[in-house]
Amino acid sequence: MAQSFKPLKMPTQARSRLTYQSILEATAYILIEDGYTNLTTNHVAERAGVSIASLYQYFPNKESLVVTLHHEHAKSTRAQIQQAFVNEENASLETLVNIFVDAMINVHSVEPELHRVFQEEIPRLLKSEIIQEGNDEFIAVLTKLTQHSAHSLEEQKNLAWMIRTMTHSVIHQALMDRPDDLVSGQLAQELKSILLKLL
Amino acid sequence: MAQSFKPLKMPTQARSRLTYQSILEATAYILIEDGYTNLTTNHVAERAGVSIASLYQYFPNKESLVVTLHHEHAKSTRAQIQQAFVNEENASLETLVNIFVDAMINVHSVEPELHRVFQEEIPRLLKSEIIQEGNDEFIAVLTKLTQHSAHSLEEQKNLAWMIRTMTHSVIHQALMDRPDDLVSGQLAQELKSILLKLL
Amino acid sequence: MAQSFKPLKMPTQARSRLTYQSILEATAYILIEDGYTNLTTNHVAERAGVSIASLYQYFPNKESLVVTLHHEHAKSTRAQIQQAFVNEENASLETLVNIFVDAMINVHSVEPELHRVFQEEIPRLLKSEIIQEGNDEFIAVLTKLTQHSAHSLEEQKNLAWMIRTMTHSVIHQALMDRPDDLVSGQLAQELKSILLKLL
Amino acid sequence: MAQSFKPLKMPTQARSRLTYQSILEATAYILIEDGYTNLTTNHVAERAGVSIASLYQYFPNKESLVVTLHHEHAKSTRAQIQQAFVNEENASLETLVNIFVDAMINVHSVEPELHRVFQEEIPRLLKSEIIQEGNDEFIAVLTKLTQHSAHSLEEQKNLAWMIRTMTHSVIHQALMDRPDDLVSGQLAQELKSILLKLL
DNA sequence: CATGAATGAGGATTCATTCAT
DNA sequence: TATGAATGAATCCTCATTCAT
Repeated sequence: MAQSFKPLKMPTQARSRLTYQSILEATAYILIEDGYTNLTTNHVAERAGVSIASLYQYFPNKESLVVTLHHEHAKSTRAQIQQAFVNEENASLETLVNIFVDAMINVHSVEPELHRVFQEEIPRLLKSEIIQEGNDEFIAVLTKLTQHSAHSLEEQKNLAWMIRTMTHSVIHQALMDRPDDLVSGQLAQELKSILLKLL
Repeated sequence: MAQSFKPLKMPTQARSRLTYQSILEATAYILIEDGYTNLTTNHVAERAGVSIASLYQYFPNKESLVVTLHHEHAKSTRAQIQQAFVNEENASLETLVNIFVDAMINVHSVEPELHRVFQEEIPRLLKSEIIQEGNDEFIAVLTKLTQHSAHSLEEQKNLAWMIRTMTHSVIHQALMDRPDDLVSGQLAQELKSILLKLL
Repeated sequence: MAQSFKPLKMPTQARSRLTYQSILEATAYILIEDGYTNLTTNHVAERAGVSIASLYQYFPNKESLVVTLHHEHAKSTRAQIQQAFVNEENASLETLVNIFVDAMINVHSVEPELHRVFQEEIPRLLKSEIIQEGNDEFIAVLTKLTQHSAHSLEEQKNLAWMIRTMTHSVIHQALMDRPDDLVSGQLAQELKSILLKLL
Repeated sequence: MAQSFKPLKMPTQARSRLTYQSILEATAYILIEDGYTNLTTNHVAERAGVSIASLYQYFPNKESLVVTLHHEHAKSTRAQIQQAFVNEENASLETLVNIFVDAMINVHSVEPELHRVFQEEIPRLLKSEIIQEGNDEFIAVLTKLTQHSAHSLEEQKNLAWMIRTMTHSVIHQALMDRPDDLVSGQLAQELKSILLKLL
């Protein structure tokens, strides 16, 4: 139980970089297609077109595959969100909410299934690690929204937490229950309206 | 994959009933303790104090264990919620919201881990259509809340969906991030205030 | 590294007893034929005519196979030696030496290869466990020989240790270098003569 | 199984020699630390600080590592023993015995674990005929001791065999059971006394 | 010479499930 | 009805060894 989930070595040569990436891609594919329960290292290796031994040259165990994939995925997700707020320091509350909701939905429209798997199938695995790291950073972004309301700092943090939790779950659930409304913008509309009421 | 998840036979005799129940309880225990990934039929049988062969006399396969457990769990959950609204037909919006939030939190304060497992670890498994059954029924309850707002029927349904999704996820997330606030009532307070703003 | 090597369950029914025994026999066979390095659980199971899963129902891991086999082997070996001394309480030194050497050689003439494997290929494995247990008991038998010499108790113990070590190694080495002399009794002769000189 | 165990090429250049030696040293280290069962070529290469491919440039396979190491080790051991007898042609029996026992103990006090591994863990591997080479030579040294006794040549050889076997095993066993007595000289005392009685 | 990368065969172990009593 | 016993397929992972640069 005291194993590291970090990748064994960062590949340097071009050839190995490719191997490394194809393994992660295969992991994502199978995770989406078959779910974590049915993810096997042999299957991943086969799909990646590499030998099982190669897989283990870069990842110490099955779980590290998923943890690493999530790590990279979360990093790029966070970057996307923050990017959306660049040069919007002085925007109005309404603008900020619009940016936030759109960014969140955009983020989840790329590989939505992967988001779903991470949130719905393997929190136990991902929670046990350093994974929480990006959370505070994320909430910081949200504070941009809550500071417009004249609440105490404690209240602001709680409100930010609420908004993050709600927005996240609404989008995820919509991916399953209301996919059309997601695409049409209807859901974005509702979300924005709701968030504005809260702020 | 074309198998039925229904229990093989509803046991009628007393001893059978006990065996049946102890198997489901063992399933819940292990699900909570070790997660679905580590749930094995042998382990369940052992914990239930019955032979593995007995387990298969009542459940056709591993998945049926979890599906059945969820089925019963969801049924009792729904009953609890509906029970809370009995004789509250003419209550004010505020009262209804209070009842709803309190009921939802109460429901999740019993075996919160089990709720978590069902929502976060095995949605893929539970998505087998039959399972959704209770959902509409659940939204019906919520309509009690939304009908106070003067929206169209479509809007009402969407709003109900939003509220259910948000409330659910907020409580679940709070179980992990803000357990103290859940117990103290702080979270209930916030939730109620938010819902009122939305209605 | 903190695993138990004890068999998982002592079989009770007749059928399983047979399975259990055939697994141990297969272990002995392969140990002799291929050595510990080439002993695989799959190979053992196959040779025993049982499925690999059955093997793991009785033995928690590969090493427990060997440890258990050695345990039983050592027990019967000790019993044989002690048996030889029954009713010889008042025998002369020469008689005792004769009995001892003959018993030791007899013991090693049954499955000599198995003795060899235990001593030459897996002491690291066997030493890490409770295995040393029978040793004191064994030395006790030897004290019957050394008490005839008028040494101090400490010296007696050391002498007993010497004799055990020497006798053991001579027989083992003879199994490899001088098998004919073992069968002909020539080696027994030499050993007896040597031991008498020492006592 | 029909492979050669000889090293692929005796390296002549300085750097090669170093690589070659460091591989053998790593082999010894791991053999002592982890045992033959846990010796892997990758591990050896890593510890030696060379690539696995380099290892295979000097050694055709895993076994050749151990066989070569043993070969060199045995050679130096024999040399040490013989060295001890230089200029002692006319010494008394007692002196010869003293020299012999001291030399044997000295030899085993350097890297005693390595001796142990060779004798106790991999005799099957080392039995590949070539290995026995030094044995006769070794017995020749012993004949210096036995020729003092007025036995037939056959008897002399047998006695030499006995002495070698016993001395060897006593020292090895003492390394495990009576390490203090080895250091203090107590064991040397006992051994010398015993050998004198036999000669 | 040296090495980073790659691999296929195999090995220990688990698990859902069936069988025979 | 209940259960001890048995199993084969699959799973994670390792290792000796080869390849390409």
